[in-house]
Amino acid sequence: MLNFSTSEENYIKTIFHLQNGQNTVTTNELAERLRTKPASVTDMMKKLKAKKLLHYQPYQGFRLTNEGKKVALDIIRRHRLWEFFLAEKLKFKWDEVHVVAEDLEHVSSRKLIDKLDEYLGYPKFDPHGDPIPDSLGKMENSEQVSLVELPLNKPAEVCRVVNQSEEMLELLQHKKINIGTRLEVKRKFGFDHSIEIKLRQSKRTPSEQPPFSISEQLAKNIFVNL
Amino acid sequence: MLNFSTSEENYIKTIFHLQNGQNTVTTNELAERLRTKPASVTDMMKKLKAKKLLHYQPYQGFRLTNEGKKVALDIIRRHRLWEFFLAEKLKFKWDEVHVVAEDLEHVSSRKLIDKLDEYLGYPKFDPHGDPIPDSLGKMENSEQVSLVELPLNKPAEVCRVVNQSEEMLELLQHKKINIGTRLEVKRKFGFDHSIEIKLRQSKRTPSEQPPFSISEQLAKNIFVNL
DNA sequence: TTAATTTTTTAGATTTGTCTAAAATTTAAT
DNA sequence: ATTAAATTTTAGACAAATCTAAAAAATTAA
Repeated sequence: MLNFSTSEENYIKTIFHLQNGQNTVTTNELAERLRTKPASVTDMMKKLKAKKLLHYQPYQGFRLTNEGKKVALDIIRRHRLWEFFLAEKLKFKWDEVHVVAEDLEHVSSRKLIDKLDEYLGYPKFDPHGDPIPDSLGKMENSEQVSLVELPLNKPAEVCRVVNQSEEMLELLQHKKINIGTRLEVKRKFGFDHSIEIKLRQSKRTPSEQPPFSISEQLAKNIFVNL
Repeated sequence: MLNFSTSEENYIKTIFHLQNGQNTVTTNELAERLRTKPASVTDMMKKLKAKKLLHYQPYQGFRLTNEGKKVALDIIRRHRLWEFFLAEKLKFKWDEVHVVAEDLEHVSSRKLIDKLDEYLGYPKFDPHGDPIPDSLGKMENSEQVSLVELPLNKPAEVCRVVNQSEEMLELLQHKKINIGTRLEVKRKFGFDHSIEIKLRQSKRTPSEQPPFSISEQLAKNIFVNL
């Protein structure tokens, strides 16, 4: 993984948090969160796009690429491990750890962080209760829910399918659903135990597709990240 | 204490090390050590002079002010505490700690460093055997030696006088020697147990003074920092 | 003590990250 | 469907830290 400036890292991390399930992040949102100006955000978005860390078309908002998400998770891992260290070992109060970790997270020695993780006993949650990504970017329940539990109109990304029945495979194939496909639930029908789903546009499916319904049985076995 | 950029801190720290007893540091020396260009050094020296961290007149070399030394000691404290932490707690090998500490030292939360110090049990030396300054900038024997042990022609700074006899007071007064006076030993005479000393020029004594001799008896009680 | 050499400084350019003000585009409202 | 309002981008400027090339000062040597 390449090396990024403190400023780039702050942008990446913040986009990751704002993105949280949502489709895209807007210029103003990001500017406000980073206490900077929209023009500065646009500049940085061009740079991060050039580095292939995010998808960005002028006026269309932005979204991290998979590579961008990996980088974000690595920064968040560093941040939360330091928070844990500060609270657990240095006896900082839990509300004091964040600001200090904001600085420490930018020290990006891989070996340092992995050894720190080991020293701390591979903690799973930071002092705020947020999950700490492991060295592969995986973390305890990254808000993984099945499609039937997903709130209406909340955009999410398919991350796991726990049933490999023929019916399921046919559905996935026919509707072009893969790991990473973004979608949302539009309606839930009680009378026939089905839910209505709408895929969100992507590079592969640039045209808007009509919503369709699937059975609760199948939906139960499809998991998404918020 | 004010806050300095990573770059400023690296300059300050490096000047402190190069200065080590010596009178002044030159532009080329500093440029070489920092792997930068002389022109960049000159630029930074102007900035640090404006911040009153060093004495500097064009073409005359530079020397940290007392304030500059305080800042340097604080950076060195941070560096060596992190080195100790990395070796002692994270089990880094002693030759791996330096590069990582180079980054960590610039995280300048006072509270972080004092709590880290406490957590580590107030260590006195880092893994390389270098002394760690305490929160007031004091450190274990910062190469304090008496004048009789000082190598010839090695510039040093008077830091302690352990004998308050009338003879001593008269000497100090007459020759205008104070804590902080810079001097070097030019010759040692065995036949009458005396040593020849030369004061170095300073703002207070801008003109070159001739060397003079003092007895080993007195010299034993005058301590200097290298 | 001049001349040659080395060291240091100045002048002007570059990169990164930021800003303001104005222009372009999208969204909302009548 | 226009117009008005909000959002986003562009253009141009600035500060920090760096560089190269040239000028100035100090040092060394003939």
